[in-house]
Amino acid sequence: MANAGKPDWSGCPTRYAAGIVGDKWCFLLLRDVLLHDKRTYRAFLASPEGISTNILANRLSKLEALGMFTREPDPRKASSVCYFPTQKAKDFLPALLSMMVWATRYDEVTEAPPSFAESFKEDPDGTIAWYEAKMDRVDQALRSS
Amino acid sequence: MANAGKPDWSGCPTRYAAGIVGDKWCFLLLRDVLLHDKRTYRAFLASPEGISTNILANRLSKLEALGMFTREPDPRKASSVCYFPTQKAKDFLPALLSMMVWATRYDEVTEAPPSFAESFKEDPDGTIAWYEAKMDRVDQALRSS
DNA sequence: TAACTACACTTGCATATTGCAAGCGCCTTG
DNA sequence: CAAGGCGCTTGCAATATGCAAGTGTAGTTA
Repeated sequence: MANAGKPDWSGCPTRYAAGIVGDKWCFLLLRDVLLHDKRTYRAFLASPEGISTNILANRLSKLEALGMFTREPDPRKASSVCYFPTQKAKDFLPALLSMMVWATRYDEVTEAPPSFAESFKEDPDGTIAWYEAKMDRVDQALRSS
Repeated sequence: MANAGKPDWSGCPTRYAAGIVGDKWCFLLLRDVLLHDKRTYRAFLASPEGISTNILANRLSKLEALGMFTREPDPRKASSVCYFPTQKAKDFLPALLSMMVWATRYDEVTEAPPSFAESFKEDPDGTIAWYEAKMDRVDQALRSS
């Protein structure tokens, strides 16, 4: 695996973050959960980057082990499964948005509208709160269905 | 290689960031340059995570190709080499600090003092400026020696 | 000036991780 | 009770990594 799950990658904050987010698939799964409201295996699998199913299974259990996701039965269909972000994952949102601002600036063919970076710069807390509220709505709706 | 260097990993800001920082070694090299004032091959090699020399060479050229680092002769010894951060790399600092705040919160054995997260939260721009100024001092001193 | 050293990589090779395609067991649905 | 969807698991070839050793080029020393 992409090592760095736990042992001795603690201590230094950057190294700790690198141990989780320094893997493109974990990084993208975090995006899917925090920004794109994806909660199921199928949904993750359908992301345009094309993760393969063995890697997806591996990363989902890694993220669960790291306390980023919880694995729960799907309220809509008991045979199915949902992955929900924990508080630890939700708290990663500001860092994710910061990286998106940076990427928006340097990716020549970015699909992000300029308004995104502007609104984050003008009111970071408000932007974060907006995404958090959206996430909470999604999760509450899903859980109580 | 960890793929995702350029082709079709543009567009989505998260994917663009994942293509660069979604690799633990690139991530840690960025830390070494932005935070720990490292500028030489030897210095990178000496980081406690123990990158191997072929991977280091590979990532340095990747980061150079991505416009994050510039490769220049060492002013102190012409036969030696320095890697300097570009503006693109320097602009990644806010995102890096955000991730460190997150890591500091969730890594049970973090070595970062609580004051770090606090000062960033109280005055993010000031904290960023402080690290930028430090970097600029380092680079200016090195370049004019 | 010939040997020595430091530096920035390369190379070879064993091992680990990935990507792809197929398969499996468990519901649910018709 | 046959068919299909879902969440994985398995096998295998291709790729990337880690480790140790080697290479080429400048300076430095004797």
